[in-house]
Amino acid sequence: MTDELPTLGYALLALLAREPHSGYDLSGLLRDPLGFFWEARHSQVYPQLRRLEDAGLLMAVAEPGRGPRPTRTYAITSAGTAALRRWLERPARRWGGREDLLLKVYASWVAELPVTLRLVREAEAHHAARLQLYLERASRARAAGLDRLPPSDPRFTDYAVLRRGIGHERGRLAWCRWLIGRLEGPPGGAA
Amino acid sequence: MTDELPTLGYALLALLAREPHSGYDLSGLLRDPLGFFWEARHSQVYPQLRRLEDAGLLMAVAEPGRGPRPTRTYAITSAGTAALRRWLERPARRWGGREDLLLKVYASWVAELPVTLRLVREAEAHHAARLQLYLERASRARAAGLDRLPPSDPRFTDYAVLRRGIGHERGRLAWCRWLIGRLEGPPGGAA
DNA sequence: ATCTCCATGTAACTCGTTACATGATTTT
DNA sequence: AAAATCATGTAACGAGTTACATGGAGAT
Repeated sequence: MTDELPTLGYALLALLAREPHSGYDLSGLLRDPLGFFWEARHSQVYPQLRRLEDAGLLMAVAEPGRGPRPTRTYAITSAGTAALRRWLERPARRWGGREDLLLKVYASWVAELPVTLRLVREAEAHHAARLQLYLERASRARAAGLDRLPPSDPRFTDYAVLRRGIGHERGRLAWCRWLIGRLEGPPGGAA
Repeated sequence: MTDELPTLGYALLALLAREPHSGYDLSGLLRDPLGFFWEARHSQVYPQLRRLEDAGLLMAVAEPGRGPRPTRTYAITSAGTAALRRWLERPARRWGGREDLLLKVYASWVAELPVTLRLVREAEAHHAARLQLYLERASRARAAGLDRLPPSDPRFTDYAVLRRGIGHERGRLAWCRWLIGRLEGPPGGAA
């Protein structure tokens, strides 16, 4: 039994380890709480759920749904949880990532200054908005005491990744602001 | 003339806007300075270079190479630079990113504590090493005065993205250490 | 009447990875 | 002698995006 699912498979298992969901729900969760660190479209989700079911890692119950097709609610099986645990024992591979903004800044010396400024200001606004959102969630989480929960509680790991989100946005924002400052130029001269 | 190259195309143009390179060189550059924010393998690079050449964005000179095939050295054309500039005018799209480690931490409540600890400690070591590397490069860059160069100098944008690299690694490292602290548990109790 | 949301799926395509292939030179 | 590095490419596959398709319910 070779594990080796695509990472999306583990993302779905991770969501379903918490509670059962339909494919539609899972697609939404891959936008909102997971979207920050793992995205996927529904066209990728539905077939993957079928494959996980075929592999015995999920079970589905179909009920007459609201769309033209029945709604299939998926739940993780013990084999699914075991596969998730084995995946956690393998080291995380750091995907170098593909960062559009960084690449653009790297190339930006060929552009006119206002073009670069607009680019970075847009990014700044975006990160500021995200940071705001995450900060609100984190303060609600702390108010509910989720930060004091043990690491075996899923709400603690929610909080842990949210905290990383905050760090990420703060770092990005600080960098955008530093860069904007440099692009606007030292007001008094080159010093 | 619809632009719309794959982003890899712009990454190659960005590198060649600085100076001409062979496909092999470019593959190396996509590991080292660019690898931090844009990765690609040589099997992706060679065909893409051909396509850029066919589109008139690059010119190639073939010379009898050291391998079985001639070495093709590519240089950007004015159409290539123009395409790069147009790309910079379009807003950067923020790719939610796919972060293996974050996903694993999100799922880690199902695992035994030592498994999670090992995972995060490995990540910590990796980020510490990267940070070290970036810090050394940045201090060399500052010693050479690259941080004071105008934004129209490619060495300034080198420095700018390096600075983001440092911020990124620092943020990651701080988070790993916070998480390790929480996983090891408050030594005196739950307070 | 039309639009959006709920809800599921498929098809066509592009992007990216791994593995295969070749062969000279340099290092261990 | 074996391995790594230089240097180019192709083939097969897997991952991911966009567009297509269907149809009910509720809102404008």
